[in-house]
Amino acid sequence: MTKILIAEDDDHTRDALREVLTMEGYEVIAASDGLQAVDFFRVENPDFVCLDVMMPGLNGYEVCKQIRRQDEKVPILFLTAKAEEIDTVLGLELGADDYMTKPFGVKEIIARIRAILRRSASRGAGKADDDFTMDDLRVVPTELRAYRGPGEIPLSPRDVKVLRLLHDRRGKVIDRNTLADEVWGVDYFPESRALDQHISQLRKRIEKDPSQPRIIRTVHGAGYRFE
Amino acid sequence: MTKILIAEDDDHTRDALREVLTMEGYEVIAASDGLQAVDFFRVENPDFVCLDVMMPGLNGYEVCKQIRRQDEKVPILFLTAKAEEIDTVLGLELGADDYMTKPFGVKEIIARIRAILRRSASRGAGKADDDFTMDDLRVVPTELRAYRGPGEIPLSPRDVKVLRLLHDRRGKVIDRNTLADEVWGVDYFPESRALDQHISQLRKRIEKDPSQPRIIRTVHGAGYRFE
DNA sequence: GCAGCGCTGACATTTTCCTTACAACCTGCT
DNA sequence: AGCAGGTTGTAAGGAAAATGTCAGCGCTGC
Repeated sequence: MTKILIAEDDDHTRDALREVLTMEGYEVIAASDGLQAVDFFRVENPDFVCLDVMMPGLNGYEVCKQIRRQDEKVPILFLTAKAEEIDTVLGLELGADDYMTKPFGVKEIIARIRAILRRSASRGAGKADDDFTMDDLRVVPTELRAYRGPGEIPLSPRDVKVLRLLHDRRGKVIDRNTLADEVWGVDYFPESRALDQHISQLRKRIEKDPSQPRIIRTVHGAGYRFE
Repeated sequence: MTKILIAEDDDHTRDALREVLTMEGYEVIAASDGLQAVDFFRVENPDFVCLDVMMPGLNGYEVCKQIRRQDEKVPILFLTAKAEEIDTVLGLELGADDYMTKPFGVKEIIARIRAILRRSASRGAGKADDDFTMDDLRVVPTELRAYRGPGEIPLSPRDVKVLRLLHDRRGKVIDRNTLADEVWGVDYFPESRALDQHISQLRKRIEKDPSQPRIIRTVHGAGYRFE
């Protein structure tokens, strides 16, 4: 049976996760702080780890580092209340597989865990901070840069999130809500033009001809798409 | 307008919530106990529910159960005075979407409600966007496109709704009222020709010979049909 | 206090959608 | 068959909505 380690200091969230994952047929180990999480990892050797970023004692980043010292491949999913905390996760090159910002629904987290397990079972590919290519642009998340031919383009953490999302679902239309959820999190106000603004600025940097975008295409009335 | 049902026995909190949510442009229905909340839900059919856990008569969990009997999808946010009061597990089983402990900030609760509504709008309202086939046309809702042989045809969200409706009831005649209701919603003026116009434009794209339609056939005096 | 980033709000631009007007069509009647 | 009345098809233009962009402002970190 697949064994999942949860590290989460909030009792209720932890219990809820334990309950729901158990119902899904996973074996669940629950830690309430970072030190305990590292201990449990050593003893139980789980197949999957969910880490809250903010915890007393060792925080999620530290726990991740400790775990990676013992196991380079175990999939790690970060949980966080703030979208910005993800920037640190990506920036530290912790080898995170995915991340989720709270609040998240039960179905969503199960879907993510399944997706990650499926990926890591078949081929090791697809970590959240792996390099990837869009058209002739090579994106390197850990450097916060992209390369085209000889030139290099600086990217913000947010740019990377946008590009990764579009890349991972190539061909599909990503609607504005999804984009806002994944990239901004709870603090996004729908009537704001921040998203448009960001896309516009990003295009100026990554598109050869920003008026004829090839990487981030607009699907009017729906969202954006890459293919 | 998005309609929010609040169930909260404390007058002060209830009024404050009503005030702030109204200012945000939501339509607010406020109930002061559990029974009233269930009644209001039945009558008003809100898009979102905030439930206080501790209430006289029916408590929040009971109200949640009742509501879930009528509606499996409506997002529910639990409010509670102390963290200890939340039985997260029970809440999860009942399909709650999030929890907040008092005291909470105005910005925080608005952000949460927004985030939850965004998600249920994009993921929930998608209702089975699986691919389907009509004649030799393969419709792919997540890409907002259809494929015929080597070619691809762009579709709007509305196009997809029309095609899905016809596909799901193949052989049956869909009358104009039904079509208008399902695709345009309540504010469709029957004397408008918008529907005809839309069908006409859609046929141009998806039919090999738009003057001899094979996918969207006209049933004079009745509606449209696919078979 | 200043530089840089990201957001806001106004305005420009683009794309879609709806209305209008008329042509074509169907149906039932004479 | 021919006609009348109602229904549907569709081209064109304009209204409306969505998106793109700019300039300025407030915040954060130095």
